[in-house]
Amino acid sequence: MDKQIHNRKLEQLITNGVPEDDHAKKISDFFKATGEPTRVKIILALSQTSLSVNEIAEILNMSQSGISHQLKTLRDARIVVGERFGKEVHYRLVDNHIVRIFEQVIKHADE
Amino acid sequence: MDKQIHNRKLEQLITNGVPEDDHAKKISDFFKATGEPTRVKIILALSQTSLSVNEIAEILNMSQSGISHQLKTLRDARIVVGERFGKEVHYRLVDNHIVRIFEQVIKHADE
DNA sequence: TGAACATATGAACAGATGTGCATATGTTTG
DNA sequence: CAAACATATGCACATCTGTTCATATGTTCA
Repeated sequence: MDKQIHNRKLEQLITNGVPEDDHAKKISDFFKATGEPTRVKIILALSQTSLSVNEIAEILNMSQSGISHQLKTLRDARIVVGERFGKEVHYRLVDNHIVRIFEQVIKHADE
Repeated sequence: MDKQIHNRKLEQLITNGVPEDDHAKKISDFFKATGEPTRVKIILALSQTSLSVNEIAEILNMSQSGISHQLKTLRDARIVVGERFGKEVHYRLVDNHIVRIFEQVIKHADE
């Protein structure tokens, strides 16, 4: 038999809803995409201007392939979008939601 | 010889500052801590009320040890703090910065 | 003090993740 | 069409990470 829920705090959580797996997964998927230094640098760079893959690789001093892989992760998390112009693909942040989230986190990290 | 920086966008990034390793590391450390479903659930639960380790373990249906390890990660990222009351340690979110960040991310994830 | 309870920590292991290399796909231009 | 350039993708591998088990540390109370 399960342990009994025995206090007010747990009752409150039961009523307001224990965190659901799907919900938590969605949220952590976003954070997972931003939880890596290279991808953070990409996002910070794109917060200033849109950039092609090679430009990002040049700025961050990494291989084109490495950057392309990371951009895929960021695309999957709907953090960046790429638009093709001829041979190049210009990447930019999806919206400035992202920038606002980063601003808050930077504030938090600087305390 | 390095490739020449050859366009306006890159010049702008150079002036405004290419993303620094330390800065990116700090930011990604925060995101890394939130980028895992179990820890997200802990944070969501703590956003409603403070909880002891065993209470969290019960709610999330996980081992005490597992939760304790995750709480260490969250402590290290200064997302939660624990305060001891007798035998128990009550955990809570450090500030409501965290909740605001989560609200924004949830909005982003729900689009 | 010793038993019972709550939490923390170290070791070990399976599974996930970041990166570079080689190569494929897509696009332009001669 | 072929060559040159930009980007994407599969593979392989080293590293990192989440979880459990066993045990240590901390606290209360009889």
